[in-house]
Order: sequence, then C-alpha cells, then structure tokens
Amino acid sequence: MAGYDIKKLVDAGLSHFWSESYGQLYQTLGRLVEQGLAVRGEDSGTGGRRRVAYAITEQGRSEFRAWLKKDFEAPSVRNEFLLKFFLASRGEVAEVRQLVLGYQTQQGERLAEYRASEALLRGAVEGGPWPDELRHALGRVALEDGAEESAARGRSTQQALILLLTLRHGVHSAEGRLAWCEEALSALEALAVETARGEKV
Amino acid sequence: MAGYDIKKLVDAGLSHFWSESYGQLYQTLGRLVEQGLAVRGEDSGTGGRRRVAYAITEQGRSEFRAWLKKDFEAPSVRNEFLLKFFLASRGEVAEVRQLVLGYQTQQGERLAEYRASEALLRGAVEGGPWPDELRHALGRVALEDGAEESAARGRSTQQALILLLTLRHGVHSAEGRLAWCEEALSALEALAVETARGEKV
DNA sequence: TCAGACATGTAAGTCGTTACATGATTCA
DNA sequence: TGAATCATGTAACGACTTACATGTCTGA
Repeated sequence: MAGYDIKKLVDAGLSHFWSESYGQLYQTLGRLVEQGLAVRGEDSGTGGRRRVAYAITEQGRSEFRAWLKKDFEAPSVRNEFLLKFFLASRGEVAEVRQLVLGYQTQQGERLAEYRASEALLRGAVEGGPWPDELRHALGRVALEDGAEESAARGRSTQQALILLLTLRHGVHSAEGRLAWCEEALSALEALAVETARGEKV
Repeated sequence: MAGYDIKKLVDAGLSHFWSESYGQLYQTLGRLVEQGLAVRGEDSGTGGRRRVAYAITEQGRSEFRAWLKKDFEAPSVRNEFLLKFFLASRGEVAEVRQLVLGYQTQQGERLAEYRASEALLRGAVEGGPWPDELRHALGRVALEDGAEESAARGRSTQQALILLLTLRHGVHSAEGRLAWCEEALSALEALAVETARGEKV
C-alpha cells in the first residue's frame, strides 16, 4: 500500500477511534524501511502523481504479530470535559449544569453518527456485499468479496463483523456517557433544591 | 498554590481523567506569569526545599471563566485496543477473542478501582467530613469543611458531589465497555460456529 | 543517620499536527 | 481553463514525557 492509501483507509473506516496525519505517516514509513520491517517498492507514475507502494517484510510481519499480542495501554487518561467539570466545582450549580448539557448534546450527536454508520454496515455482515460508501472509501484496501468461495466469504464476514463491532464500541461508550449525564443532571438538581432549602432555614 | 501542590492534587484526585508532569507544569506556570495570568509570589524556605506560591490574577480569572465556557473537544480519538482489534480482523478468530478477553480484564479491574474510590467519597457527599485518605491527598487545596456554617456546608457538599460524579463517569464508561465485551465475545462465538459449519458443507 | 519525601527547575527527546512546496491529472 | 483531487514529502512548531540536577527536611 502507498502512504496515501493508508491515510484514506484510516480516515474512512477508523476515524472514530484512530487518526494519522501525513506528516506522521510518511515519516513512520521511512523509519519502518530503515528498520527492515517494510520495503519500498518502485515508484509508479511521474512527477507529483507518482505512487510509492510499500510492502511488509517477513521481519515486519512477525514484529506486527508480536505487537498485536502485547498489552495495549488503557484508553487515554485525559478528558477535557471532566477537567472543566471538576474545576467548575466551586462555581454556580447552574454553570456546571450548562457544562453537562453541552456534553450531553455532543455525545448525543456522536451516538447518532455511530448508529447511522452501523446501519450501513449491517448488510455486509449478513454476507451481503460491502455498501458502496465503504467500498469506495476503503477501496484500495482490497476488501475480500462475499460472493464466491466459501473461505473468502468467511473472511469477508469476519472483516465486516469486526468493523461493525468497532462501531458498536462507540455506541456503547456514548450510551454510557449519556447515562452518566442523566445521573449528573439529577444529582445537580437535587443539590440545588437542598441548597435552596438550606438558605431559607 | 505551588507547582508541587498542583501536581499532588492532580495525581490524587484527578488521576483517572487527567495527568500532568512536572516538566509541563513548571513550564506552563512560567508562561502564565509571562502572559500576566498569574503572579509568582515570594519564595519561602531555602535551598532545595523552598516553595514558590503562584496566584491567579484578575485577568487570569476572567480568562479561566472564558475557557470554562468554551467548547471542549470530544474525548480522544485514539484507542490502541480498537486499533489492534481492527488490525486483527484477518487473523484467527481465536486471537481476536484473546484480545477482547484482555480488554475485558483491564476494564473490569478499572471498574473495581472506581467502585472502591467511590465508596470512600460517599460519606463526604452526605455532608460528613472528607475521608482522611482524600483530605491528606488533596491537603493543601484547602477543601472546605462541612462542619460549620450553612453556606460553607453547601460548598463542601457541592465539591464532594462533583468529585464523586467524575468517578461515576469512570464507572459508567467502564460498564459500557464491559457490555461491549459481552456483545463482541458472543458475536465472535457465533461467527466461529458459522464458519465451522460452512467448512463442513 | 540515612532513606525518602519535599520542592523546583532544565535539557533532551518523542510524538504529533499544521503548513507549505511540488507537480500531474481529472473533470466540470 | 482552472479548481479539485491525487500523491509525496519537508520544516517548523507545540505538547508532553523522561531523566537529570540540586539541595533540604523529616522521621524511623
């Protein structure tokens, strides 16, 4: 694959849980070649429109397999919303509430996006063809087609299922955060009521 | 507050959703002073044990309030687990399953930690005193005490509630991810069964 | 007395983004 | 014909981490 393709693949299919910039990508490809984990194929095309295809080496493949088995770090420990929420703890309850409402909206929108993409993918999991939107976006990644041979059909289904499941992960996350919003809003509500009563007494 | 205190505060109370390193911290404090958003107080103490207290300026305070109201970016778009999960999509189902099992364990442990901290905090929300563990950790942040005056009790309760809610956010997130694990595992199970049947036929 | 916490800072380096430069090709 | 897309790359910068340097004070 060429760098451009990788970028397209990531943007199209993995954008809700991963991102790469060209800067990072080309530099990394260069480093992989230096380390013998990938080889740079011949340039095809000319001038600004030439393509450089990279291929993984045997060493690269085994390194990759080792990496897959290695521990992943726990999902990020930096949430700007929660930081603001915490730092607002001495301010007015109303302001804190506003903050949570904004978060609720944001997560609600996310959830809607995930659900829309999810609907698109359902078909391919049932052994049907990949939806055009995705086929186009993931184009050069050479998705296996579900039509012909049994083994190929199995692989295709598996790929579709896994892509679908990454989306489902987003759905579950967003749902969890929305459930939290409900809880937080009613807790703040209760606090406001209590405070008001306290002031009267 | 001094840089050291801020670091302690973040490590003790915010560690599950934020982190700062000394390098970042002292450099940032310096920049804030340059920009007139904070002032550097006199050094107290001598030699290696001196303390430098920083205080926010009026300008800093208004900048801070503006920042609180500004949009936060959606929680991070980089999840190493999901990347591995996606990239494993052409491998054996059994390996993918292993990956998910690891994630399940990790998230289960996280959930247990959150629940433990949560129990600690419950008391303070009920208007009781801050638990010693937290009082010590958050020490210099000058937590308001819930004992005396009505207004102070209100503020203290609010602070405790908000800290508790940040923890609850972690609980909801972990629960959502664990629910996903269940779903993913049974989907992979179904796939394996189907594939086996396909091969026999 | 001596390990460990206290406390501040700097330097080096990694990781990642944005902006830019270059130039071919496609298509309205 | 000219804007958009294709495609590769570099340079500059900012955010962040790790490691180090320095010296003091506390408590077992």
